[in-house]
Amino acid sequence: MNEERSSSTEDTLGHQFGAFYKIPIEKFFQFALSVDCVILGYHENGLKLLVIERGTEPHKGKKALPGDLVYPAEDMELAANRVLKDLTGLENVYMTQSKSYGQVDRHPIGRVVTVGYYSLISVDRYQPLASSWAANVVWVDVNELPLLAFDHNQIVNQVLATLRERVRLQPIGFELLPKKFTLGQLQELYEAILNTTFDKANFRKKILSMNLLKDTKERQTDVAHRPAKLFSFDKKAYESLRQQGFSFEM
Amino acid sequence: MNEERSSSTEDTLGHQFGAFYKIPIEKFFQFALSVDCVILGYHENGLKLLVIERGTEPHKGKKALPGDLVYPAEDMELAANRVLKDLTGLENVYMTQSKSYGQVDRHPIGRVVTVGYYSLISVDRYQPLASSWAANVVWVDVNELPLLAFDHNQIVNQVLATLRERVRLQPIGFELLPKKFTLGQLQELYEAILNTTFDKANFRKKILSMNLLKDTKERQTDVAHRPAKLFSFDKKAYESLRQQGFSFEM
DNA sequence: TCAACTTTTAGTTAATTTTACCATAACAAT
DNA sequence: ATTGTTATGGTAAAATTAACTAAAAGTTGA
Repeated sequence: MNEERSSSTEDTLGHQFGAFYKIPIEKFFQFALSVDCVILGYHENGLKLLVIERGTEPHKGKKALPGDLVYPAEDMELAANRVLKDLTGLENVYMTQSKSYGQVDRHPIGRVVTVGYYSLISVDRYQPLASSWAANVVWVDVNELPLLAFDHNQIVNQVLATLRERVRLQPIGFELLPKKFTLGQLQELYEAILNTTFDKANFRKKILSMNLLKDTKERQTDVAHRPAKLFSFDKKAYESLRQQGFSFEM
Repeated sequence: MNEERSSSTEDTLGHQFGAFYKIPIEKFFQFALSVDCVILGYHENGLKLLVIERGTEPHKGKKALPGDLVYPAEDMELAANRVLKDLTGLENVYMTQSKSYGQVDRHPIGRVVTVGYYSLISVDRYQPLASSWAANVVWVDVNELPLLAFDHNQIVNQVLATLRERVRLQPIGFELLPKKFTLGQLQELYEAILNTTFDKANFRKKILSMNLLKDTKERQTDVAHRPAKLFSFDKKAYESLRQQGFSFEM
């Protein structure tokens, strides 16, 4: 399509949208926009990705991120929430924008640019399978990702890379755990995301010394050994500490 | 425009692009895409942003990021480079994608979604003012940003936030310096970006102990005091160290 | 009720890194 | 030669991290 492009340079001198000079403005409004949601959860000692099975071409039958086209007068964040709800039943999920993907040939129906959104959710708060009427919504382990539709593997990998960076400098790991959790669970989570191991005693000392955890005075139940204390993340404490210059680091 | 939207849910069950059922596909291809470039440089002890002065409405006369519409068959990265060259004369700048901005009313001519791109450049390698024929290309201090056109302030602030995170975990600060630099310059740069101060002796020890700098055996000239050694960033050393598990941290 | 077992939790010490300084060296300018 | 300024090398205290030991607290099953 680039044959339409103005090849001389003078006509765009110092202007945005300088291409108006040669090409009717309508020619530029030929893009579609979509959103794709990367929803990560943590179960059974592993990080999991929520995917749907596509029922239509292209890529029919393949697993894919929940995603769809954005309406021309719809804001992107709202679209992401609408699409996620329609496809998985999940509601009120706070998502963060990731990167955009605009390869010219990424979609056969035309120029579709997609914007990635991601969220970390606690499985006990969201039960997509139960509340959703959508077909084939499943969790897959991020370490055993199948070949996904479109460029969705790329989107997921970008989110995972961002997550591994962010999780070290911001206390976002807690979003993956239930409201009440043990230090052991927290440690397993960090070990899973960062793919390392920590000394148990030192991990507990470090995290407790940050004063970010509230002791719920409750304990684990249904375990065949001494039950661990249950803690919860103290968001208010974190906010006030952060204002005093404290910076989380893992 | 959302009155066109299907309000029932059954028709999108389990499908991407399920909205096809009710709305003709053409209705979705009404977006335009643009790119906006956040070019950061470092001079006179400060971080500077490259802006142009808009010659056309909307926002005529205001300072703005170099940016323009993407052609329907043009890849986004190429568009970013084309636009940057057309508006500022800068060529071969490797840019990284930042976030996208799609507020419905952000542009009066229609639904224009813009993708931010950014790059850190060394001022001695690029002289946009000299090589560019574009009108009014200027550097402004990021700490004294004027009110920019559109949502460009938001775009810049997002890039700065990303930069401040990335610069601590990746050796990208060097991209802002000339090929050969003194440890003093490097320290000033980090202090400017992170808005702190470091102990001079400790800073030099820390950075040298990383073995990322090559001693060029040259020294500063034209200074009214003992000239400092000139170093250069050893990219190969960094790559091989990184593979051995080394992780940069500032 | 009691031993066996498992995991939590507390504590101790050595090693390492960070931080705060001090002293001197090297060069330019006068 | 003297003065001023910055680079550079060094040292010691403080703080943090890492490795390890051991006790405590619960469950389970005999």
